[in-house]
Amino acid sequence: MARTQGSHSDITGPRIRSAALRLFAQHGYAAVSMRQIAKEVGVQAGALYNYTPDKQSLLHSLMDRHMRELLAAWQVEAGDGDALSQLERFVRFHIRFHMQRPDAVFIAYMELRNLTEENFAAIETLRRAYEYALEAVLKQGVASGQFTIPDTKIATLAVIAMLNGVMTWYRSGGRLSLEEVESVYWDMVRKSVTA
Amino acid sequence: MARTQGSHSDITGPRIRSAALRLFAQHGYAAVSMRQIAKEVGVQAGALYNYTPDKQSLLHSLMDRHMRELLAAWQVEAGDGDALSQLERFVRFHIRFHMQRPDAVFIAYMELRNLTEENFAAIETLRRAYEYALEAVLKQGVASGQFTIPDTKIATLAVIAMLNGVMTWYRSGGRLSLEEVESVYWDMVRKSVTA
DNA sequence: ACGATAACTGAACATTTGTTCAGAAAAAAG
DNA sequence: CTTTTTTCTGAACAAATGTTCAGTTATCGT
Repeated sequence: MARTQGSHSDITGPRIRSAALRLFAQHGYAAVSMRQIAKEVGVQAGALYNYTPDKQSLLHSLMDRHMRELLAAWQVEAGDGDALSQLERFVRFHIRFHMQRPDAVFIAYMELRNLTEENFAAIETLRRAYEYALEAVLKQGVASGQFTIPDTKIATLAVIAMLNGVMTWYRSGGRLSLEEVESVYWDMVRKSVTA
Repeated sequence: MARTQGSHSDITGPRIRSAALRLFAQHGYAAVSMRQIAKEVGVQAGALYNYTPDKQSLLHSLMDRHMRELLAAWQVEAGDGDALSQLERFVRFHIRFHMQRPDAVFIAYMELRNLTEENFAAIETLRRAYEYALEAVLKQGVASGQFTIPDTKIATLAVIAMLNGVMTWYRSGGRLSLEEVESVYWDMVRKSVTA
């Protein structure tokens, strides 16, 4: 009978993914070789090809999973309420979620240019879906009169860019707790979209 | 007698720099070979080594020049006036300056990890100097009571991150003129730092 | 214990990499 | 024109690249 599952594959597989994630984030996709990844896992380079058809697919797979987890997590977090409280929830969620996966975040927007055309398009679709989740909140706030925004598309991108900035400098154990950082950013975002 | 200058070096040199800039921005430092750069210039790979001791120095040199031009340009643009008008000048300057050099901007913060330790430290110093130019304005505004900011360091980084977001989506000839984009961002920044 | 299959090794492959260098070509200086 | 110096070629180098695959090893179901 066919084996239902391999003996090590459910261990080696994730280890490969996490090694690749770390290395891609640290040195960049193009600068990391399959042999480096393999070494980190404690395996020969050839063994990687039991888990990915090629290097490109490995990158795409990492980005794809990250984006899907992001969307799913927001789906869970998003609730009802007025635009202001929804925006606050988004801001705090975004910072918290992304701070938990700095490597995946880094890759997901630094390595876009290393994707093939088709893979790029696929990731881009997911990214836009996430952006639209925020834009929907902003639009709702404009409709209800709670927000004053000249252009919701620009505001969406501006807010996300601002929040993403946290990742470039925040290190846990620093001067501020994550909770405090969330509040500071929420304060700035709130003011920037209200009159 | 020693020649004062080479005959072609003042042509080939800049061409190498601009080809490298374009290619690094498009595909990433690690993904671009010296032969690709040479081909773009119409020269053999070996010839590049008359203009740079190695690939790493070429990258560092591009980033270094960009940062110095940025600082110099702001030095010229920065004037006196109250904090609010200085902040507006900064916002508009930042957007305008960076939109004129998308490739250099891209490289300057995407390829940091591909610098050697020493080169990284050097660029980092310049970047911090620029950040401090903005922070000085924010501090002045807090002192004068014009701004309400819980933490000027975070606000500095948040504002710059927000402004940098423009580069990821704005394309000239789009829906909005650069002037309009400047105004939208200035509006958001102004509100985010005032009460 | 035995046979089947999954997981991995280790070597090989064709390319490509950054860099060097002797010598040719070109241009300026005298 | 002749000499000197700059600029570039073209080939060469060792090392590293992604990927393949026949064969070994380990683990499972029976």
